[in-house]
Amino acid sequence: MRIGEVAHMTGLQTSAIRYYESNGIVPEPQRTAVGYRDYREDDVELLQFVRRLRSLELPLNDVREIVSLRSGGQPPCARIREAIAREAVAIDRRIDDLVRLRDEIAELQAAADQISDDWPVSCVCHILEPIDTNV
Amino acid sequence: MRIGEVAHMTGLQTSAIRYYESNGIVPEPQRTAVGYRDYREDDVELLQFVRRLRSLELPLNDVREIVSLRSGGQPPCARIREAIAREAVAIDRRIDDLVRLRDEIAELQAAADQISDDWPVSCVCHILEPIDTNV
DNA sequence: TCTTGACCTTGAACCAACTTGAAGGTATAT
DNA sequence: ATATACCTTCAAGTTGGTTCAAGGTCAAGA
Repeated sequence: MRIGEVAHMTGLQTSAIRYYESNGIVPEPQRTAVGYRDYREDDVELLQFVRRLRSLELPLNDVREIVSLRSGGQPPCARIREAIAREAVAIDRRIDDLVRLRDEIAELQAAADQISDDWPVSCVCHILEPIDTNV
Repeated sequence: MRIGEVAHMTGLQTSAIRYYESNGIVPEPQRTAVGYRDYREDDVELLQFVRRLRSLELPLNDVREIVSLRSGGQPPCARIREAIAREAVAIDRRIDDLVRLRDEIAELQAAADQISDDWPVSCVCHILEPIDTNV
Protein backbone atom coordinates (compact mmCIF):
# COMPACT_ATOMS: atom_id res chain seq x y z
CA MET A 1 0.00 0.00 0.00
CA ARG A 2 1.46 3.36 -0.94
CA ILE A 3 1.60 6.43 1.25
CA GLY A 4 -1.27 8.23 -0.46
CA GLU A 5 -3.67 5.44 0.26
CA VAL A 6 -2.46 5.21 3.85
CA ALA A 7 -3.01 8.93 4.20
CA HIS A 8 -6.51 8.50 2.93
CA MET A 9 -7.20 5.62 5.32
CA THR A 10 -5.75 7.25 8.40
CA GLY A 11 -6.81 10.82 7.79
CA LEU A 12 -3.20 11.91 8.11
CA GLN A 13 -1.39 13.87 5.43
CA THR A 14 1.43 12.19 3.61
CA SER A 15 3.78 14.84 4.91
CA ALA A 16 2.72 14.05 8.48
CA ILE A 17 3.34 10.34 7.96
CA ARG A 18 6.82 11.00 6.63
CA TYR A 19 7.38 13.39 9.49
CA TYR A 20 6.44 10.75 12.04
CA GLU A 21 8.78 8.32 10.36
CA SER A 22 11.67 10.77 10.27
CA ASN A 23 11.15 11.53 13.93
CA GLY A 24 11.13 7.95 15.06
CA ILE A 25 7.47 7.83 16.03
CA VAL A 26 6.81 5.00 13.62
CA PRO A 27 9.36 2.63 12.05
CA GLU A 28 10.41 2.86 8.44
CA PRO A 29 8.11 0.83 6.25
CA GLN A 30 9.31 -1.52 3.54
CA ARG A 31 10.08 -0.14 0.14
CA THR A 32 9.05 -1.20 -3.32
CA ALA A 33 11.70 -1.93 -5.94
CA VAL A 34 11.74 1.70 -7.05
CA GLY A 35 11.86 3.11 -3.53
CA TYR A 36 8.25 3.89 -2.81
CA ARG A 37 7.16 3.37 0.79
CA ASP A 38 5.16 0.16 0.99
CA TYR A 39 2.87 -0.11 3.98
CA ARG A 40 1.20 -3.18 5.41
CA GLU A 41 -1.84 -3.52 7.63
CA ASP A 42 0.30 -3.30 10.77
CA ASP A 43 1.81 -0.04 9.72
CA VAL A 44 -1.58 1.45 9.01
CA GLU A 45 -2.88 0.33 12.37
CA LEU A 46 0.09 1.86 14.12
CA LEU A 47 -0.48 5.14 12.30
CA GLN A 48 -4.12 5.09 13.29
CA PHE A 49 -3.03 4.50 16.85
CA VAL A 50 -0.68 7.46 16.64
CA ARG A 51 -3.42 9.61 15.24
CA ARG A 52 -5.66 8.62 18.10
CA LEU A 53 -3.00 9.48 20.65
CA ARG A 54 -2.40 12.82 18.91
CA SER A 55 -6.11 13.52 18.93
CA LEU A 56 -5.84 13.36 22.72
CA GLU A 57 -3.31 16.15 22.20
CA LEU A 58 -0.52 14.10 23.67
CA PRO A 59 2.78 15.65 22.63
CA LEU A 60 4.77 13.61 20.15
CA ASN A 61 7.38 12.77 22.75
CA ASP A 62 4.79 10.96 24.82
CA VAL A 63 3.40 9.32 21.72
CA ARG A 64 6.86 8.05 20.84
CA GLU A 65 7.35 6.60 24.29
CA ILE A 66 3.99 4.89 24.35
CA VAL A 67 4.45 3.52 20.87
CA SER A 68 7.88 2.16 21.70
CA LEU A 69 6.57 0.50 24.85
CA ARG A 70 3.80 -0.99 22.82
CA SER A 71 6.03 -2.41 20.14
CA GLY A 72 8.38 -3.67 22.84
CA GLY A 73 5.52 -5.89 23.97
CA GLN A 74 5.25 -4.02 27.27
CA PRO A 75 1.72 -2.94 27.94
CA PRO A 76 1.89 0.71 28.93
CA CYS A 77 -1.38 0.56 30.76
CA ALA A 78 -0.22 2.52 33.76
CA ARG A 79 1.38 5.15 31.61
CA ILE A 80 -1.62 5.42 29.40
CA ARG A 81 -3.98 5.56 32.33
CA GLU A 82 -1.88 8.34 33.73
CA ALA A 83 -1.86 10.20 30.44
CA ILE A 84 -5.57 9.71 30.09
CA ALA A 85 -6.24 11.04 33.55
CA ARG A 86 -4.04 14.06 32.96
CA GLU A 87 -5.72 14.60 29.65
CA ALA A 88 -9.19 14.38 31.16
CA VAL A 89 -8.36 17.09 33.66
CA ALA A 90 -6.78 19.28 31.01
CA ILE A 91 -9.73 18.86 28.72
CA ASP A 92 -12.23 19.68 31.44
CA ARG A 93 -10.31 22.84 32.11
CA ARG A 94 -10.19 23.74 28.46
CA ILE A 95 -13.88 23.11 28.05
CA ASP A 96 -14.58 25.39 30.99
CA ASP A 97 -12.34 28.04 29.49
CA LEU A 98 -13.99 27.77 26.14
CA VAL A 99 -17.50 27.87 27.52
CA ARG A 100 -16.61 30.96 29.48
CA LEU A 101 -15.05 32.47 26.39
CA ARG A 102 -18.14 31.50 24.43
CA ASP A 103 -20.35 33.34 26.90
CA GLU A 104 -18.14 36.39 26.72
CA ILE A 105 -18.31 36.31 22.97
CA ALA A 106 -22.07 36.07 23.02
CA GLU A 107 -22.10 39.17 25.21
CA LEU A 108 -19.72 40.87 22.83
CA GLN A 109 -21.99 40.06 19.92
CA ALA A 110 -25.00 41.40 21.72
CA ALA A 111 -23.10 44.55 22.61
CA ALA A 112 -21.74 44.93 19.10
CA ASP A 113 -25.16 44.58 17.54
CA GLN A 114 -26.35 47.55 19.53
CA ILE A 115 -23.47 49.73 18.55
CA SER A 116 -23.70 51.38 15.18
CA ASP A 117 -20.63 52.36 13.27
CA ASP A 118 -21.11 56.06 14.01
CA TRP A 119 -20.59 55.46 17.68
CA PRO A 120 -17.92 57.61 19.37
CA VAL A 121 -14.34 57.00 18.44
CA SER A 122 -12.92 54.08 20.37
CA CYS A 123 -15.69 51.53 20.16
CA VAL A 124 -13.07 48.80 20.23
CA CYS A 125 -12.68 49.50 23.85
CA HIS A 126 -16.38 49.63 24.46
CA ILE A 127 -16.83 46.23 23.00
CA LEU A 128 -13.79 44.42 24.20
CA GLU A 129 -12.56 46.17 27.26
CA PRO A 130 -15.18 45.31 29.85
CA ILE A 131 -14.36 41.66 29.53
CA ASP A 132 -11.80 40.20 31.85
CA THR A 133 -10.28 37.11 30.48
CA ASN A 134 -8.83 34.39 32.58
CA VAL A 135 -7.78 32.03 29.83
CA MET B 1 6.65 50.85 35.33
CA ARG B 2 9.13 48.19 34.33
CA ILE B 3 8.45 45.19 32.13
CA GLY B 4 8.32 42.70 34.98
CA GLU B 5 5.53 44.53 36.69
CA VAL B 6 3.64 44.93 33.44
CA ALA B 7 4.01 41.21 32.86
CA HIS B 8 2.56 40.61 36.28
CA MET B 9 -0.33 42.98 35.67
CA THR B 10 -1.23 41.67 32.23
CA GLY B 11 -0.55 38.00 32.72
CA LEU B 12 1.82 38.08 29.77
CA GLN B 13 5.41 36.95 29.96
CA THR B 14 8.11 39.56 29.56
CA SER B 15 9.35 37.70 26.51
CA ALA B 16 5.89 37.90 24.94
CA ILE B 17 5.70 41.63 25.59
CA ARG B 18 9.07 42.19 23.96
CA TYR B 19 7.97 39.93 21.12
CA TYR B 20 4.83 41.99 20.53
CA GLU B 21 6.89 45.13 20.48
CA SER B 22 9.47 43.74 18.07
CA ASN B 23 6.68 42.58 15.77
CA GLY B 24 4.92 45.90 15.67
CA ILE B 25 1.85 44.79 17.59
CA VAL B 26 2.43 47.43 20.25
CA PRO B 27 4.57 50.58 19.98
CA GLU B 28 7.92 50.92 21.68
CA PRO B 29 7.52 52.24 25.20
CA GLN B 30 9.63 54.99 26.66
CA ARG B 31 12.96 54.12 28.19
CA THR B 32 14.55 55.01 31.50
CA ALA B 33 17.93 56.70 31.59
CA VAL B 34 19.72 53.35 31.63
CA GLY B 35 17.60 51.84 28.85
CA TYR B 36 14.95 49.90 30.75
CA ARG B 37 11.54 49.86 29.14
CA ASP B 38 9.27 52.27 31.01
CA TYR B 39 5.57 51.62 30.60
CA ARG B 40 2.66 53.92 31.34
CA GLU B 41 -0.99 53.15 32.01
CA ASP B 42 -1.83 53.42 28.32
CA ASP B 43 0.76 50.86 27.37
CA VAL B 44 -0.51 48.45 29.96
CA GLU B 45 -4.07 48.88 28.76
CA LEU B 46 -3.05 48.24 25.19
CA LEU B 47 -1.24 45.10 26.24
CA GLN B 48 -4.30 43.93 28.13
CA PHE B 49 -6.32 44.62 25.02
CA VAL B 50 -3.90 42.55 22.96
CA ARG B 51 -4.07 39.76 25.46
CA ARG B 52 -7.83 39.78 25.26
CA LEU B 53 -7.74 39.60 21.49
CA ARG B 54 -5.22 36.78 21.66
CA SER B 55 -7.40 34.95 24.15
CA LEU B 56 -10.00 34.90 21.39
CA GLU B 57 -7.25 33.12 19.46
CA LEU B 58 -7.12 35.81 16.85
CA PRO B 59 -3.86 35.44 14.93
CA LEU B 60 -1.32 38.14 15.62
CA ASN B 61 -1.73 39.56 12.12
CA ASP B 62 -5.37 40.33 12.84
CA VAL B 63 -4.45 41.68 16.25
CA ARG B 64 -1.94 44.02 14.67
CA GLU B 65 -4.49 45.29 12.21
CA ILE B 66 -7.14 45.86 14.82
CA VAL B 67 -4.71 47.55 17.16
CA SER B 68 -3.50 49.86 14.42
CA LEU B 69 -7.04 50.76 13.46
CA ARG B 70 -7.76 51.46 17.08
CA SER B 71 -4.79 53.73 17.60
CA GLY B 72 -5.60 55.41 14.29
CA GLY B 73 -8.89 56.46 15.85
CA GLN B 74 -10.89 54.36 13.44
CA PRO B 75 -13.35 52.14 15.22
CA PRO B 76 -12.94 48.66 13.78
CA CYS B 77 -16.41 47.64 14.81
CA ALA B 78 -17.31 45.83 11.62
CA ARG B 79 -14.04 44.00 11.59
CA ILE B 80 -14.31 43.06 15.21
CA ARG B 81 -17.89 41.96 14.82
CA GLU B 82 -16.80 39.78 11.95
CA ALA B 83 -13.92 38.33 13.93
CA ILE B 84 -16.19 37.76 16.87
CA ALA B 85 -18.76 35.94 14.77
CA ARG B 86 -16.11 33.74 13.19
CA GLU B 87 -14.66 33.11 16.59
CA ALA B 88 -18.02 32.16 18.06
CA VAL B 89 -18.53 29.51 15.40
CA ALA B 90 -15.01 28.18 15.79
CA ILE B 91 -15.38 27.99 19.52
CA ASP B 92 -18.66 26.17 19.33
CA ARG B 93 -17.05 23.63 17.09
CA ARG B 94 -14.10 23.24 19.39
CA ILE B 95 -16.31 22.83 22.40
CA ASP B 96 -18.21 20.10 20.60
CA ASP B 97 -14.97 18.40 19.70
CA LEU B 98 -13.67 18.62 23.21
CA VAL B 99 -16.87 17.35 24.77
CA ARG B 100 -16.82 14.39 22.43
CA LEU B 101 -13.19 13.81 23.26
CA ARG B 102 -14.03 14.11 26.93
CA ASP B 103 -16.68 11.42 26.61
CA GLU B 104 -14.27 9.16 24.83
CA ILE B 105 -11.72 9.69 27.55
CA ALA B 106 -14.24 8.89 30.23
CA GLU B 107 -14.90 5.63 28.43
CA LEU B 108 -11.20 4.99 28.22
CA GLN B 109 -10.81 5.57 31.93
CA ALA B 110 -13.67 3.22 32.71
CA ALA B 111 -12.15 0.60 30.43
CA ALA B 112 -8.69 1.11 31.84
CA ASP B 113 -9.88 0.75 35.39
CA GLN B 114 -11.20 -2.67 34.58
CA ILE B 115 -8.00 -3.84 33.04
CA SER B 116 -5.28 -4.97 35.37
CA ASP B 117 -1.65 -4.77 34.45
CA ASP B 118 -1.34 -8.52 33.93
CA TRP B 119 -3.74 -8.38 31.04
CA PRO B 120 -2.53 -9.94 27.76
CA VAL B 121 0.26 -8.27 25.91
CA SER B 122 -1.05 -5.39 23.85
CA CYS B 123 -3.47 -3.73 26.22
CA VAL B 124 -2.72 -0.44 24.58
CA CYS B 125 -4.84 -1.62 21.76
CA HIS B 126 -7.59 -2.83 24.01
CA ILE B 127 -7.84 0.52 25.66
CA LEU B 128 -7.34 2.85 22.81
CA GLU B 129 -8.21 1.03 19.65
CA PRO B 130 -11.96 0.69 19.88
CA ILE B 131 -12.31 4.42 19.83
CA ASP B 132 -12.78 6.12 16.54
CA THR B 133 -11.78 9.68 16.62
CA ASN B 134 -13.19 12.32 14.40
CA VAL B 135 -11.30 15.27 15.69
C1' DT C 1 5.14 5.96 -29.02
C1' DC C 2 4.63 9.93 -26.77
C1' DT C 3 2.80 12.66 -23.46
C1' DT C 4 -0.09 14.06 -19.76
C1' DG C 5 -1.23 13.83 -15.09
C1' DA C 6 -1.15 11.80 -10.81
C1' DC C 7 1.58 9.87 -7.87
C1' DC C 8 6.24 9.14 -5.37
C1' DT C 9 11.27 10.58 -3.58
C1' DT C 10 14.57 13.80 -0.82
C1' DG C 11 16.26 17.76 1.66
C1' DA C 12 15.74 22.28 2.90
C1' DA C 13 13.16 26.08 4.04
C1' DC C 14 9.16 28.02 6.11
C1' DC C 15 5.15 28.85 9.62
C1' DA C 16 3.09 30.78 14.32
C1' DA C 17 3.93 32.48 18.56
C1' DC C 18 6.67 32.44 21.41
C1' DT C 19 10.63 30.73 24.83
C1' DT C 20 15.33 30.00 26.03
C1' DG C 21 20.13 30.96 26.22
C1' DA C 22 24.32 33.61 26.18
C1' DA C 23 26.61 37.47 27.63
C1' DG C 24 26.31 41.35 29.75
C1' DG C 25 24.49 45.82 32.50
C1' DT C 26 21.76 47.69 36.84
C1' DA C 27 19.52 48.07 41.36
C1' DT C 28 19.25 47.08 46.09
C1' DA C 29 19.68 44.79 50.40
C1' DT C 30 22.83 42.82 53.66
C1' DA D 1 31.49 43.76 48.75
C1' DT D 2 28.59 40.56 47.16
C1' DA D 3 24.44 38.22 46.31
C1' DT D 4 20.29 38.19 43.79
C1' DA D 5 16.88 39.82 41.15
C1' DC D 6 16.05 42.52 37.86
C1' DC D 7 16.93 44.47 32.98
C1' DT D 8 19.20 44.59 27.93
C1' DT D 9 20.05 42.43 22.99
C1' DC D 10 20.41 39.04 19.55
C1' DA D 11 20.37 34.45 18.08
C1' DA D 12 18.78 30.05 18.24
C1' DG D 13 15.43 26.55 19.76
C1' DT D 14 10.60 24.72 20.18
C1' DT D 15 6.29 22.03 18.28
C1' DG D 16 4.15 19.79 14.70
C1' DG D 17 4.08 19.86 10.99
C1' DT D 18 3.56 22.14 5.62
C1' DT D 19 5.50 23.76 1.36
C1' DC D 20 8.88 24.00 -2.17
C1' DA D 21 12.30 22.60 -5.56
C1' DA D 22 13.97 19.27 -8.37
C1' DG D 23 13.54 15.36 -9.69
C1' DG D 24 11.81 9.86 -10.61
C1' DT D 25 7.67 6.51 -11.71
C1' DC D 26 3.51 4.76 -13.60
C1' DA D 27 -0.92 4.14 -16.03
C1' DA D 28 -3.98 5.76 -19.48
C1' DG D 29 -5.16 7.99 -23.64
C1' DA D 30 -4.16 10.04 -28.54
